[in-house]
Amino acid sequence: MKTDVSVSTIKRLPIYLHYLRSLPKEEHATISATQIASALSFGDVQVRKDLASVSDGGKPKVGYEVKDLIARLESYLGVNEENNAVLIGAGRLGQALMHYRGFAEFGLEILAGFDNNPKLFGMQIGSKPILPFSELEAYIAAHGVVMGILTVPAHQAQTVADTLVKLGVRAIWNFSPAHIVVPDTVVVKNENLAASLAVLSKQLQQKK
Amino acid sequence: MKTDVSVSTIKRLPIYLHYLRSLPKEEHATISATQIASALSFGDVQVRKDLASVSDGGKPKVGYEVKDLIARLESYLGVNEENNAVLIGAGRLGQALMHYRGFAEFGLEILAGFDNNPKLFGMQIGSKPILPFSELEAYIAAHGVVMGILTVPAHQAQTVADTLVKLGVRAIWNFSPAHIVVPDTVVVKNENLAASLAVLSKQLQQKK
DNA sequence: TAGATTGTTAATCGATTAACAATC
DNA sequence: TAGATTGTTAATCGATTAACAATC
Repeated sequence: MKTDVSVSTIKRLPIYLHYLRSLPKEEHATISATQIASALSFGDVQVRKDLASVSDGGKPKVGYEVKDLIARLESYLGVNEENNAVLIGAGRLGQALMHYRGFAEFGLEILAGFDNNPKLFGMQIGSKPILPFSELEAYIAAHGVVMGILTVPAHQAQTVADTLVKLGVRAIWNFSPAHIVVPDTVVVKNENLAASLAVLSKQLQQKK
Repeated sequence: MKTDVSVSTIKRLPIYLHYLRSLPKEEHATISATQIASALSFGDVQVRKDLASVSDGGKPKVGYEVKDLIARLESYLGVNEENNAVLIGAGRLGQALMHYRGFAEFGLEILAGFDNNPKLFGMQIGSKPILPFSELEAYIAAHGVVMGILTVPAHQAQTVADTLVKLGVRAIWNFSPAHIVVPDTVVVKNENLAASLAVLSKQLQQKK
């Protein structure tokens, strides 16, 4: 169990967790780093090093106890502490994210969506309401919201981010293709789909 | 103009391109690496190094010619050669991606969506049809499709990927939370939203 | 005991940053 | 000429991989 874990490692931890959870419970009580590595196309040394950051260690010749490993990953990643989020911009991508069930697996709960299109008000997306932007402030205060998900057009991104920060949100997950600036106290993750795509196209081009 | 460009650099190139395109055309014909860096919160040396991989160079005291830089980035990233794609799994996320206009900016054209839910057949999503899975093979052959976008449930991901590879698709953009294995000749990019989220939650946790 | 597997230390690889010379 | 800016070389930083000792 280490304290300083690199971002690269943290990125892989949820992948291990997801994989371990997907294993049939009956099969085996333990698993080796080599088995995990080959299932995920990682190197086995890397898996061992990564797991060392959350686990007390495996046993030579046996490997790691699956149940224990899952518990430690869950605890390290904090997936059992609910992260309440709101989503701003309930267009198509926003609605798709509100519907997506995979987030609960990692403790994210999108409580509501906000928009300024009156046609959307009152709609329920996967049992979550879409509310007018004017109610955002009261809602955040009332529900202990710590994260904002931005699915607004690029030109609105900075303004909305500023508002979220002012209202006390501590993390912003930005799906708009705009760079946003926030204070140091707030964490931002940019999910630039168009940029990811460009990387894929380039690699495709190079393979030809 | 270099030949060996690192993946880290390639990831940033579309960001430069997007930013340069967003500049008002009247303003300035040139821009310095320092200006770009501060707008995107990058280091100025990094910007200069990145731009050196695509450009012939800027001029001391002046900077880079915006129009020229855009043209070189476009050409390097190959955004003007259309990449024809199909999307498999026209559920909510799939439909959201079919609607998204930002991809065209980087040369991706999603021609059609495929699904095995008859209720969706014949639907038009942003003027693109949803077709039955059974027509996939003929469609790919007829339209020169080089890329497949996977928005199917995790348990179907590998099977669908195998099919796409067999039908000659060269690149797969995988949005399902499953690890897929493909031959070396095919490029895969995994877009694991749940995993990205876990990183953000962890960083949030650490800031507290 | 032999063999599989873990975990650590050292070596390698790659990317970022710092320092500085070149140039308009 | 002075100053801003580029671009390159060297130094630093960080992550991955290789080698190997420890252990069940």
